[in-house]
Parts: sequence; C-alpha cells; structure tokens
Amino acid sequence: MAKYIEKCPECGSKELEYDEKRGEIVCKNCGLVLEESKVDLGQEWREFDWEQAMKKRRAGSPLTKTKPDKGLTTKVGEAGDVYKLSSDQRKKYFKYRKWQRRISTPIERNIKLALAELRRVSSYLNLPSVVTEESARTYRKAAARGLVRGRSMEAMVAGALYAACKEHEVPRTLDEIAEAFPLTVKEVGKTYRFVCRQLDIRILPPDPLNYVPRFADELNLPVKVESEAIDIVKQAKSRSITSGKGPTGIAAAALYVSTLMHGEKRTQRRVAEVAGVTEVTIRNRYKELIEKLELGNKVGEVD
DNA sequence: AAGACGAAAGTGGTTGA
DNA sequence: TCAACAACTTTCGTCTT
Repeated sequence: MAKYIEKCPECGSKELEYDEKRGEIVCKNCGLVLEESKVDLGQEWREFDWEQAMKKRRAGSPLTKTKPDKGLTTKVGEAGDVYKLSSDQRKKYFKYRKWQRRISTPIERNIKLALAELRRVSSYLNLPSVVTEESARTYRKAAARGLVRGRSMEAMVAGALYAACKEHEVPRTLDEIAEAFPLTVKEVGKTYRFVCRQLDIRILPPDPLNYVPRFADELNLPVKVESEAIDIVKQAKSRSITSGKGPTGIAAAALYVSTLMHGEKRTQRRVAEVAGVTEVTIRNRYKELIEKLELGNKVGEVD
C-alpha cells in the first residue's frame, strides 16, 4: 500500500504505520493520526489466472449491495416497443423491468433511505467497505422480514452496522456508532441484539488461529516457529483453556512460547506490541500454556 | 540497562437473577 | 434492568541477565 506522507508533521518521525482495517496512517512515535480516509484506486477483486481475469475484469463502479438497484441506474424504457424485439431480448426486458419496479415498493424505498444513512455513517466512521456491505446485507434481510416495522430505521441500521463491525473485528464501540447517528447507546444495543436473534446471526468468538500468521509475519519469524505456535494453539483449544480468553492474547502467548522453543526469542514487549495486548497478558497466557500443556521442559531447548 | 515477573487497582463487556 | 464477574489494562516495584 502506497503511502503519501513520509514524515510526521507533528514530531518529524518517519515511523509511520498504515492500519488497513481502520484506513488510518498512524505515527508510531507520537500516535498522531495523519490521514483518516484514503481512496483505494486499485481493483477490488483479485485474479489468479487468465480465465478468472476475463470473468472479473470490468469497467465502471463496483456492483455493490449498498445501492438499492445494485448500481444499475439506467432507466428501462416503457412498454410499447417490446413486441418488436426478439423473444430473447423480450425476456431481458422483463427482467430489467422487474428491477425497475422493485425500487418503488415501500420496502425498497425504506431500504434506499436506510442505505443512504448507512453510507453516510460508514464514511463518517471510516469503516472498510466489507463492513458496510455486510451491514447492507443484514439490513436488507431484516427489512424483507418486516423487522423494521415499528422500529426506528436509524436504530436498525445501527444494529446491523454494529453486528457487522463485530463480525469483521473492526473495533468500533457502541458509543462511537451511537454517536454517529445519533442514537443512545441503549437503543443501538437493543436493536443489535434484536437483529442478531431474529436473523440468527452468531458472533462467534474469533479464533486465535486467525491471528498467528499475521503476528508471526510481523515478527519476522521463521515458518517452523509459526507452525509450532499453531500447534500450541490447537492443543490449547482442545483442552478448552482458550474459552473466554482474548484470542489475540492466546495467539501472542503461543507465538512467544514457540520462539523460546526454537531459540528465536523475541521480547515480550515486541510480541505484545504486534498483538495489541500488554506484556502482562502475554505472561498470564504463557504461564497457563506452560502449565496446562506441560511445555516447561521444552522451553529453553535449542534445536 | 533492559527484560522478565507479579501484585494491586481500575476499566469495559458479558452474564444471570 | 442492574449488579456481579472474569478478562484485560495500567502502573509500579523487584528480581534477573
């Protein structure tokens, strides 16, 4: 990811870090947030071979769930000339007419308003598009089931948004979201739970395994250390000593133990830093791991 | 001098009456 | 809806390398 600024205007430090999830550039030295929103001019899809490339490449704006008509804004003509068309084309015509009519039903009108609100708040909070898309999907579902009736539209949007944030592990508090609408924290929380229950959305606690590769990479650890850490996490999971604990803490501690086992030691501070937890947490988890998995004898061995 | 360790007090989120 | 609770953080002092 290209950086457009290379020096912090506040302290002059060149240690800048781009946080992709938050879309912010942060100065590692003084913590100043330099740029809150960036426009990603790259393609939003990936292509792995020629076939996929042919399928996925296109021009124009992305097909997106945040637009009620999926971004197709061309007006479809009125009836009249239809019968001059071939049957194939006539079918297409009716298909498009369907979408045309769809945006005028009450539900779609409601959704249109809701999505406008969603886009506004998303950009205000600098949320990545995956989250926005996810909330849009959720809101559509909720609206389709008539869950919005008798509830404020804003609150439903907020609930869907909060759920999506949690699902994608984008750290936005209830307060931040409530403030952006604005709604009270209570209202957002209530609709959030309502939406989850009704749509059967389970926010499963994030799996520590997801974090291991990322942290290992940031610590420049060799593959063997990483796979050992993954192993440790799996063992820990099978003995259910991971439940209720913060997943990042587990991942970090497993990595730390693994570094000791392979003589690739990193300081607790460094590990804590990349994992976004404190050294204390690393120590606690690490102590647990050693105890419960009887790893004590293996630590210190250098191979 | 830097890292590791652990105790104590405080905070935010979850849970159960 | 509110209070209890566990996990996690912050802070700080001590010990080890």
